[in-house]
Amino acid sequence: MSRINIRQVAKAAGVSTATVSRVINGTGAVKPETREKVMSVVEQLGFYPNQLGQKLRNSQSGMLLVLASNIANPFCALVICGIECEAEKRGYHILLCNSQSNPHREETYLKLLQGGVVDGVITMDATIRTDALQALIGKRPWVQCGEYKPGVAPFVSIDNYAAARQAVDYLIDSGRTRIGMMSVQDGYMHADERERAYRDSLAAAGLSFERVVYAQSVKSFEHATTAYEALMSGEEGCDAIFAISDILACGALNAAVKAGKTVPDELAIVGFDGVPYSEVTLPALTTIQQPMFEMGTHCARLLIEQISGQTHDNHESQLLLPWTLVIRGSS
Amino acid sequence: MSRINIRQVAKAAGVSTATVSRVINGTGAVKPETREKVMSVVEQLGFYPNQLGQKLRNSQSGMLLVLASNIANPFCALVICGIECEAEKRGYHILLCNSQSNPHREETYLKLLQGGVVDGVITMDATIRTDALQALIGKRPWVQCGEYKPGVAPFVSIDNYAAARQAVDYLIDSGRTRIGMMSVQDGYMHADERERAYRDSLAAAGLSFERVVYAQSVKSFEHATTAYEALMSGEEGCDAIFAISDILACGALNAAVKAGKTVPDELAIVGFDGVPYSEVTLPALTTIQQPMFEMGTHCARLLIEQISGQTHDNHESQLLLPWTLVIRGSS
DNA sequence: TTGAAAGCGCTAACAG
DNA sequence: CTGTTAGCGCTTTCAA
Repeated sequence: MSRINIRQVAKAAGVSTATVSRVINGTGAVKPETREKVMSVVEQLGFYPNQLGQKLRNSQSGMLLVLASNIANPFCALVICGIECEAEKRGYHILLCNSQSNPHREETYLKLLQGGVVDGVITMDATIRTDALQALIGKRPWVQCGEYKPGVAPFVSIDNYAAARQAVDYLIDSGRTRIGMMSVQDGYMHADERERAYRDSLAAAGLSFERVVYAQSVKSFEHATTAYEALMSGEEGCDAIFAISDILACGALNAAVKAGKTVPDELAIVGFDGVPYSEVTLPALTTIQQPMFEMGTHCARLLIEQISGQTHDNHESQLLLPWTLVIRGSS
Repeated sequence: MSRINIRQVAKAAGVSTATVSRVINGTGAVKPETREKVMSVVEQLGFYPNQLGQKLRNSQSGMLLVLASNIANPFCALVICGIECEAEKRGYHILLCNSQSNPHREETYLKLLQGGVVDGVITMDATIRTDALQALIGKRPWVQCGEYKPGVAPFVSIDNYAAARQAVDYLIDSGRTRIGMMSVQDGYMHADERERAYRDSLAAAGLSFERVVYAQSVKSFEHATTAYEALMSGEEGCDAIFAISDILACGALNAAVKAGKTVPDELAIVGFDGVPYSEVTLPALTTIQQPMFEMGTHCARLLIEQISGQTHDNHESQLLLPWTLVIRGSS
């Protein structure tokens, strides 16, 4: 079934391709009878305009690239929902690169940006270093989501430092004195910021117990168990754990209960992100709730505005959205 | 920064566009010196071939559409990982439609298929009814994943009936006599099959207690709580729950523990899917483990083969993959 | 209101 | 080994 094209339609309708184009796009004036005729032929032949042709001609693809390291991470997934929602409203579609920490894969997707297949890109925690990313993206429309570097492109995130301070301060205020932190060591700004906040909070409170353990990966719960053990080792284990993500917090919670600890009495646990299943662990996780969906919609909006040539002041294009400390049973 | 095109490169290098094309694609023979020269100009001018032009010319987009109702569902996410992995190996990219049960959104994405922007489609639990789907997709390359209708297109799934029978039979064999089922009522074949298996297993064992409750949505844990209460209501509540998904099972587990039930002693819970967090609930969930990643790779492979014009016998294109009953603490 | 023709950026057949 | 030319399917001046 070789595709049928606009010329065949034109021929069958006894008009020119220009007229067919005008009819299917509703541009320009066409005599009602002619329109009728064309429409009926379109119907009859089952004609669908080739969008590659259209896009090429209009040099506008109507597609947004989303670079995420791991779509199975509910944080990413929810941001993407927001992106997709806003994109749809504005007539855009989403090309998803689920890189799985595979920089090569990210590169091949970015070639689509260079090649004009997508009009712009939203990066979530990309695995390529920001400067390499910058080189690949160049001056093309770009919005950073969550993980960002100021100055290189607009971004939407939260104030990681302040949020983490709030979380740790809350633990301190609840009387915890041996607060450990479970993080990852992947060079992410957000991880560094949260760790800095952790240290600053302890220092501000004059607490001497300070212990940061890096889980080998966010993905696996086993790694969280290993990290948990490291945190509880030695003469004095922690009486509270601040985890850099709900996934890790969830792993820690699991390990703790298995090890016979009572949560929150013997050990408090606080997560980060506010993904759906943080509500359903037993006990439910205290966590920093990020506005994931809104982050997505803002990203899409900023990106599309950028594509349309709109310029923004910094305060419009560098968004730090509000978060909430949600207190639940784990603390 | 107006894009620079192949003609400008050709001109600057003092060759024809054909030669530039040959150089950048590595097709045809080009004298080394000429190649050098062209390459250096390409470098210098920062030329990236317009892929819209390429794709149009080659009438091949190299893109696969994935229709998923909810990417935040880890089952979907993991299948997509598999799809992406195989697609990458074969030089394809993924266009993701995260429909959120919005049929209109699915339609706009399917227009991209009709319009040649993508070469084929993989549907996971699409929200459009299969026949409408069929009308929109027509004879274009299509593979169904998980949820399928035999005959309309190749599919990759598991034997839902047999798997569910195994799960329920297992509960029966463990001595449970009041087994309830938590399902959803969205007209999905997989839900119907699992429910049919549930009823058949009970009948085969001569058990009279039969109770199916439909959660209003898979998405929300609250709905699982409501469904849980319905299952436990009346004089005799269940002593086991077979849930149609791990998400629901997780919600049931949570509700049960909150209600003071001990799991698995007083109440056994079995889920379905085998998503990562089924390992980390307390107790961990017994579940039917679907080979999600492999389902994804098979889908991508079949689709790409179909696109390349390869034909399959039914036994090659109607794949029911093996599953496993993973027994954990919840039963 | 309509058609002819040019061109979006690219590749491939053909000739040289 | 390289250039000329035609054309992928579409839209949009420009004329009529």
